[in-house]
Amino acid sequence: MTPLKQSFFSRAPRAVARNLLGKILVHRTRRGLISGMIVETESYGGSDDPASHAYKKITQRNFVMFGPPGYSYVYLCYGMYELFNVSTEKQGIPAAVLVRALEPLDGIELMKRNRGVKNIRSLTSGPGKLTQALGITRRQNNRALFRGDLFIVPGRRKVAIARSRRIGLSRGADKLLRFFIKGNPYVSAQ
DNA sequence: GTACTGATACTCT
DNA sequence: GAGTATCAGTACT
Repeated sequence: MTPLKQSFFSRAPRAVARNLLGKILVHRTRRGLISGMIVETESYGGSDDPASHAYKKITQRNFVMFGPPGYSYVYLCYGMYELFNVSTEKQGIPAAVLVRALEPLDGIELMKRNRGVKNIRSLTSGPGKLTQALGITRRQNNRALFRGDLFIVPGRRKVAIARSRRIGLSRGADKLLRFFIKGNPYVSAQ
């Protein structure tokens, strides 16, 4: 399978968020291949989105959101969890899609080892969990996802998409910018 | 089953 | 210094 091209990400974040559902996130690690199907995403914009890291201006942390599309934006949340995003929109327009949950496919034993849990359901059913399972850290920040060891490939063509408000926000939580595959057991919250 | 809590370190004001 | 795009464990019902 060949990775999605950069042009896939060069659109509005909510379009990318919808279209990422059913695609497969792959990390080629030294210990082996780890992958999962994307089942939950959230869209984040720029100065029109008070919940976005890019709401105010470019900083040392959020600069990837302002850069070209198709790059990984990984940052630390609550002091211990790394969250994985993909930059979207053309260079200069800040936007990103947060990947919130995966359905495990390849490398399940590696995921169990990385996570330190036995229950398969809790391997990748949350944004902090999936980065731990796939071995994604801030070292993978600002990596091109259309070439290299961390990439996304086409998966299922048709999925049943549901939407809701975004999770864990204190501002800008009113809009329906969270997308997930209806009924999938790995979605963090139905 | 749901509800609440503490852990944790980094970022920007 | 305040706030944070979370999670696992514990205590309840």
